[in-house]
Amino acid sequence: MPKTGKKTNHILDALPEAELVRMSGLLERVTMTLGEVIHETGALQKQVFFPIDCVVSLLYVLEDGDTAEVAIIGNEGVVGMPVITGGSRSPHRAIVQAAGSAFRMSSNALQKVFEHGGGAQQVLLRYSQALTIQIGQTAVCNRHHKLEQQLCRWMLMSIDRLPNDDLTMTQELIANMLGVRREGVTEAAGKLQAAGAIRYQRGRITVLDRLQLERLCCECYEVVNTEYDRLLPWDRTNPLHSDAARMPSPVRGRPDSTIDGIGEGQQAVVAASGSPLPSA
Amino acid sequence: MPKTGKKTNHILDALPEAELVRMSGLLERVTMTLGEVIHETGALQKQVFFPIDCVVSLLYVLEDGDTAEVAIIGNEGVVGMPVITGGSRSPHRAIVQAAGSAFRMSSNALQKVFEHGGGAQQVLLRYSQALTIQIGQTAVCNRHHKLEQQLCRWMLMSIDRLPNDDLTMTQELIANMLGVRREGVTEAAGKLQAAGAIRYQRGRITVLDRLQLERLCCECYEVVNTEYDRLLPWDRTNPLHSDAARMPSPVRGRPDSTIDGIGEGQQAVVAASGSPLPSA
DNA sequence: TCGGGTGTGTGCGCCAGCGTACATACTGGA
DNA sequence: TCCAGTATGTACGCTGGCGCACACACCCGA
Repeated sequence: MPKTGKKTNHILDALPEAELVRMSGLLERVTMTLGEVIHETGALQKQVFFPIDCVVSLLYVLEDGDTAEVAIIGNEGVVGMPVITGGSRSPHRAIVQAAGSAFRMSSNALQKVFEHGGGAQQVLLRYSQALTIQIGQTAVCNRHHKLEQQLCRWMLMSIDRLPNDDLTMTQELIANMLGVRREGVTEAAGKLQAAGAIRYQRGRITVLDRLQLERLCCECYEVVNTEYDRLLPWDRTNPLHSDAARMPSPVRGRPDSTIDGIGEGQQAVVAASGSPLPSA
Repeated sequence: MPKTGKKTNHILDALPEAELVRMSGLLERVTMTLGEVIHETGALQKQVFFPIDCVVSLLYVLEDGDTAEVAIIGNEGVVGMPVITGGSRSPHRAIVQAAGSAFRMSSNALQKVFEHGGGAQQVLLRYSQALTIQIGQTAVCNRHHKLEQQLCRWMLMSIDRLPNDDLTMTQELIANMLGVRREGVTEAAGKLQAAGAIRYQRGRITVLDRLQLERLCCECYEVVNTEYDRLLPWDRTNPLHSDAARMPSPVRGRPDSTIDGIGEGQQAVVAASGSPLPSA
């Protein structure tokens, strides 16, 4: 779970310094605009993305045009796992669900990093499992839980990956993500607003009471978070990413850390051979 | 997709011979009994399994006891991917859904095989992606498709992994897998039987008209199959595993081949290390 | 042969979510 | 300032699947 480190990418942060240095020259910071399609269904994924403060959804588009989100990826992960696992394509469309920025890297470069083995490989594999678990939980949630619960889960997962508690997102788009009717979202969101958990106005949703959302939410949210914590614990143990007591309502914001610097343009990292890298 | 090679495990078959030889001494053939729990939720997975003619389901058990299958694994895959990706645990229960046999291997051994890199690593990674896609499609299917369609998909996926068109499986168990009511399965299965697609009697289902099932099925089945073909094409390209024209209704049975030999009793491969034989 | 366990058939009322249609309300330009 | 586009609210009937209750059918063992 991406409950901390809201400024950089956790995968990059978790890499051993030597590997990060090797990679840094290959990373390019890019802007991700809302609605942008990063990887089209079935297309060759020539580049991969490490979100910093944006959120990307993996969406499956049915033959009849209906859609369903299978996973959310933010600064806890990387968009483009198929590049590593070998297929370099996937039936999922990767689309920017919340604008922001990310590091971009060529797929070839990532493949080399992975094949080099070591810590980077391990982190990527672990993330792969976490992502798979998230997808599995989406399946479970779709089967068993009510729209309102799913909406809570979805909003929580989204703001967990964003620097604040605002979502720039119409109910129509949320409905596409969840694979439900827009009216259904309106109704569920209306209830949540009436309860004081959220507030929204024309394409902008603000989470007011995170605890309440967590209460109204199904177990799926927690299951996935637990798995991310277990598999990618660095953000919990790393003192730079302090959030010892982040549950249930994580503390936002924390002092800049050196690695954050790479956000500004890799120079920092390149230059950072001697930087105090986290990644225990 | 496991539409051929109904006698051995595809992952093992796909390995370069040298690696297979290296692994062979570590493989033990075991019997898998119906209902057996291979890996419990959250438990350390000390061993992995390469199904030969059994089927294993990955099941998520909710807090309230409800269940939902997230994936089916047969002779096209391996049960225990978390061992490779690093967690060695998963929130999914692995349970034998159709009795048969499998090759068992210690997790440590599989880790070593993977870390050694090369062909085995590649095959395992590709399988990992195929499995993830399958799980994602389960999510999509749960969201958008009718019970009857899901039942068709489930039966097709099951018999694809079995040596014949019979399923020893009560409607109650199917309901658990799909995460629906038993009565719902009764009704859907009744329709399919009336249509002549299947026949069933007390815990035994026989697929009579595979094409009809495929017609009544949703796109999810095909999507997953296509992905398996793409990622693990060996069974299509490898002349030893001829099935050029297997769609839509795969031809069952084919001549023994050298690689298949390990399926029969690994003598070919394992004899070297003084192998134990089938426990069946 | 009988009885009990197990698997299947069926019929209710219920409800969440769907499809549709339309009514507002907000917002950013011309 | 007004308009058009977009976002949201609401209503109504429909349907699929749920929860429950119970009847029947089959199988196996005492």
